Amino acid sequence: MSDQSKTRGRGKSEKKKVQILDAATTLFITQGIDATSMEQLAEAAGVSKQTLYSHFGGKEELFVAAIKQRCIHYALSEELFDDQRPLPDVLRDMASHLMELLLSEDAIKLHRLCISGADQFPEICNLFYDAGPKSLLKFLADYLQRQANEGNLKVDNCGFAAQQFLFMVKGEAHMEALLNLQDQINAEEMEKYLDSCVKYFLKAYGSS
Amino acid sequence: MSDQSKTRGRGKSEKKKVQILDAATTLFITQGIDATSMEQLAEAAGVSKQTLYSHFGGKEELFVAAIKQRCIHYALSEELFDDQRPLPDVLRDMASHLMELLLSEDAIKLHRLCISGADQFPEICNLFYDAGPKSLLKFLADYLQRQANEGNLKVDNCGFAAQQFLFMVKGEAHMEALLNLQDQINAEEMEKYLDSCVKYFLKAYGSS
DNA sequence: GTCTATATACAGATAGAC
DNA sequence: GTCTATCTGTATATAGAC
Repeated sequence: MSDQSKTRGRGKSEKKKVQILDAATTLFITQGIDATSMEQLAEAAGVSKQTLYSHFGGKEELFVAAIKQRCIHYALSEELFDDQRPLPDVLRDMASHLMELLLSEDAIKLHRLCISGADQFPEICNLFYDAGPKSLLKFLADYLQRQANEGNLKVDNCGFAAQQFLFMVKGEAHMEALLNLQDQINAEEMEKYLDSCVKYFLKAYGSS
Repeated sequence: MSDQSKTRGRGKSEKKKVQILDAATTLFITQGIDATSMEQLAEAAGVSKQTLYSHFGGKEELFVAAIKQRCIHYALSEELFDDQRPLPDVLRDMASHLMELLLSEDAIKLHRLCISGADQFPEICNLFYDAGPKSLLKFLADYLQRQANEGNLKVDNCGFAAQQFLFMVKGEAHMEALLNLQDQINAEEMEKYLDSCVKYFLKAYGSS
């Protein structure tokens, strides 16, 4: 009987915890931490306020837990860096995929949230960076090194080159989205810009 | 008598307004909007809460007015783009000056604040962008065009090239600062990175 | 115009029943 | 473990005296 109640209890408890985290992730991402009240969170998760405190201790802990969970899914696949494909195609596709990810509503909100809380919640920023930019930079640097070994590129510092390419690609479009500017680059213009980035990156680092 | 009292009144009133704006700018920049209370603002400005409301109507209006004032001073001088100096020197100096500005405590806080309030206060973001990035992009694009006309560069799209150079330069260092990351690039490494940016930009767009 | 004192609302967090 | 009901602090905003 003790076992049963324990098992049932744990199961229920875990389920509520998931509900809370899901609701918290959604609300925090869309509204930010200050504009989201514990009452609203409780309602959205279908539990009482007290249950929130039982599981997470307080608002800040819940916030951190929710954003941490969200950060983990913020990444680009390593499979984009296929050594069998032509170098320009790989770079160009990667650029497109990166921009699609970065400009998505969710990614922008998450990015804004991390930057907003940089002073108060530095651990979130480190997690965000490790999951996203850092791993992508590593993938690209390794890929460029392999291409250099094959004689397709002339790179003295792959870390620098990866950085230069990625931040060049992000460019104005990402900044405009983060700042929610009125005039933002349209899709057609961006495609041209990405073409240009690949072209001149290869001109700078090409072996020929 | 009516004139005198009016004049005296206006003078005092204007002075208080300046005090309020100064205090508001400082507090909002360092603490953000939610963590700064009207009471704290009144105390810092040396006036009563009611005076805040008389002059600005409410907290949000005061916030917008304060940040607007601050944004105006956020810019890089056009004088950096001296046509008489060698192109590589100009680019390299500009990169250094830009990074010094961007990584300053004040600029980082302002940048974070604008991004945080992108949804709620879009006008601030537009002002920030116009005063800072937009004008710099224009200066650089114009400069590159002049250099191309002189035969020092081969550029098909100066806007793209300016964008590529500036965002390449900002690179990881700026992101790390915005995110308040634990491990940040040191000064020495950054100088090397900026050297690399200039070198490969010229290799990509050079006329020779 | 400016201040002191106050109204009103709502936040985060807790107590106690089941 | 979970809920309902409540405590306590503090925020924005206002009323009224000078």
